[in-house]
Amino acid sequence: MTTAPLTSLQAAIAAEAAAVAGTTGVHVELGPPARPEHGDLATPVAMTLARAAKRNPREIAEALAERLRARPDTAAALEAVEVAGPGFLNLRLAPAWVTDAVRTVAAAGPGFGRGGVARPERILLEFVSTNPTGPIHIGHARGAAYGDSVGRILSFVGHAVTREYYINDHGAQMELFAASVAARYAELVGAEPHMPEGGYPGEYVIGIARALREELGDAYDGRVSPPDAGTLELFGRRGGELMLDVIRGTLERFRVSYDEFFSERTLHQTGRVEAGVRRLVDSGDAYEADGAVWFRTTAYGDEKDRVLVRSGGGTTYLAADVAYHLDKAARMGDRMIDVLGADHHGYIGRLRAVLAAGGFDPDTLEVLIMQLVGLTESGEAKRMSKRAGTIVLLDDLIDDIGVDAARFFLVERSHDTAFELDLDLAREQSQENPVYYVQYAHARCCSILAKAAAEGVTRDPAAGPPQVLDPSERALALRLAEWPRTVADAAERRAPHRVVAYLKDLSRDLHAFYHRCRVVGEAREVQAFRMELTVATRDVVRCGLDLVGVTAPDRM
RNA sequence: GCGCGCGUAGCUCAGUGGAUAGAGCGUUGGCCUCCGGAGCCAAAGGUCGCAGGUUCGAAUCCUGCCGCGCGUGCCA
Repeated sequence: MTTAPLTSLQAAIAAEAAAVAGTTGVHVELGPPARPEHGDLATPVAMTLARAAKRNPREIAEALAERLRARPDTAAALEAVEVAGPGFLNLRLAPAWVTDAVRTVAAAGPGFGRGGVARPERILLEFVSTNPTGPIHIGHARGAAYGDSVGRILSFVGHAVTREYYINDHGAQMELFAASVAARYAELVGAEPHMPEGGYPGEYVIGIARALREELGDAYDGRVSPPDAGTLELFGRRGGELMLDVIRGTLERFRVSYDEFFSERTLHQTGRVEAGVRRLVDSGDAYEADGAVWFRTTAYGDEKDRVLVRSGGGTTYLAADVAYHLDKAARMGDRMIDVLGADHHGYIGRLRAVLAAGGFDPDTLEVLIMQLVGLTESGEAKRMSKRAGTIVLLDDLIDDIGVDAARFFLVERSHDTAFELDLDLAREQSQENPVYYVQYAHARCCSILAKAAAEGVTRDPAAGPPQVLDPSERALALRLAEWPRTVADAAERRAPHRVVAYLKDLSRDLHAFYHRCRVVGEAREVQAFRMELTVATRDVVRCGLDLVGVTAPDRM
């Protein structure tokens, strides 16, 4: 990892601030001031220190300013250091510092900001994990775009991430699915269909039935009306596999990748669900009552105990999740992250109880809850029902607006905010979509560099810094310097929308720079600096877009 | 009832203790002899749900209330 330009400046200020206050380990907030006329950077560190030091913040700020002016490296980096307001320190960067910073960014290329995390972790990231009873729809799509982006960002800053999909290929929903496939199969072979109550009416079930018929030939034609147990078992298992293939195809198309697909069915088959329940019973964390086996989750802060084995004999979803999460805990490394839909948030306490009962630190489980995506069409909320087959599929959304726009849209807002996606707007706006704004910034950089190449202009590392900088150059350079902190912040908060917001800001800075400054054909120092600025911007935009799974075309 | 999340510009949303709260879309008015106008510049638009509290400083933290969403299954 390249040392980020702002990091060393920040460290120098922290050292001097500590000296002034007579303490150690001072954290320095260093960022753009609220108003541009206050300079390039500002820090409230003097005010932060004032309380503990019991001194006037302005007095501390003045002393700190003195030291920064006297210290050689900060004196060279800073053109002006001023105390303002209640004790802010406003900094103005010297052109040479700005030039060096941009050179550093450009030299690092698309890897600028990589590996910035202080303590790398091994993280098991689970997301989407829908049961294979139907295709991926808009509700899953947000979790897919979000989870994949978080994975990319965590990896980028230096964590070792394993991405996992938990296949819910067992249970009542799968049985309904198997029966639904059998009913469609019966239709295909001209037999009486037995569609179960609450079965899956979607068209795709016909496709699964057709594929099965092709695999099986006519061997099952007489066993589907009504289906026998063996038929249902096969149709559920094989139908689920075929459905999962469809899901994987959609995810791949959506540029979402996994390291592992973990089947719930195998947990049951290998007896690990039973073993998990037994383990809880043995440790006293589960007990029998009313003919059922209960998990004593109240011992871990839940409001009531939860059933693991029904009085009728079957295990619950939670029982499988006990086995699954104990398995994950054993192999996760340092941490596991579950990305779950909003309708599962009541589940968090139970999952933490699983870990605690298993002897693991429940804080190693992090549950990220996706709020819902609502759809509006023609100004009205679109009613969607999986069972009625009126759901909007991810494949359809991609056909409408493309992968780039869909992914950009879905991670543009914080994951804990419910938002409405207006389908009409999403369709009509495909030309006005913010994704084009950012992609255009990248294409524009490429265009400038193509022009430079055509004119025989190359990068010029030996050129000195320009005498003066245009405000748009300063703004763009500073924005680039902030990238490592932005991406580190996005990783820490699991917040890809911060990357998106940054890219929009960066693009705005680039476009403004473009309109005020020419690159090719300027005086040597100016042209050299602007070439670096253009290269650095191109690479950071490309990198940021890649972190949210969006392409960066050279031409549009 | 209880638990979690959310109330910020007309709309969609950023902003988890710092200065006069921001962006996009929409509205209004300017800018193409140019490395791409899928762009730029400017204007208008706010009791940050309400009321207290914590402190040098609160959209941000605490308490209460109001409103919206989700959850509160021997469903998954």
